[in-house]
Amino acid sequence: MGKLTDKEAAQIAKALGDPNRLAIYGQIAQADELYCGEICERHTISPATISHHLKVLTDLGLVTSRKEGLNVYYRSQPETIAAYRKYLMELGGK
Amino acid sequence: MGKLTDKEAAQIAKALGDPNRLAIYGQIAQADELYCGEICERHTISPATISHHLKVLTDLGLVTSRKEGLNVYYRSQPETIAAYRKYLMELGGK
DNA sequence: CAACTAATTCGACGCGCATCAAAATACTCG
DNA sequence: CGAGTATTTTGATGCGCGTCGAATTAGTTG
Repeated sequence: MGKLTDKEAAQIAKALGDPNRLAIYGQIAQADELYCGEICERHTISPATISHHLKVLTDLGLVTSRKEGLNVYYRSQPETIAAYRKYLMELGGK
Repeated sequence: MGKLTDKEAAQIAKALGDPNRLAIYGQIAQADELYCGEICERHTISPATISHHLKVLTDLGLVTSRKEGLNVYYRSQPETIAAYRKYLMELGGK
């Protein structure tokens, strides 16, 4: 996975711009793996909304999912956020 | 300027989540300094909208402004984006 | 198959935000 | 001061998005 386009970088930024979605991503990134129910327990927002946020993160490649029985486990994809950090670094000099 | 709070990080992310605002920031960051008129020339959107975006970036500490005559010059504030990159790094492990 | 649970999708709602035109402010120069 | 230019502010508009409840799908277990 190479460099991000401007559009992709903006999409990722927007995804991380919602406080709840940022928190969800952070929790997944710190745990090795979390399933949907665990995430729901940590938030007051509805499962429907959490599922929607997870879809956004998944579509952007920030997390991946695997299904095991009834549960769907989510894991962060560090390369994507690393690419985003790199984009920011090259954006602003330093 | 120390660590960013979750809220601040989300606000910065949201600010960089708009393609036009991201482009404006990138242009300011790469040039040492740009004034509003120069930025306007590079975009099709109206000066009013650009001024609004510049205010957002300024309020978040991503850029600073100095007035000289009729022109208002904008410069990027690298510490802020660096703090944001650091936040992302600590967020996701790596 | 029927009952149950986990997760997602659907439909709808309300608010926030990007956008612009127009008015206002700030500054320069005769 | 008056005309002209740069920038910001104001007011209004339309769309996008976060949110939820309800319906749906997927999977497990009797």
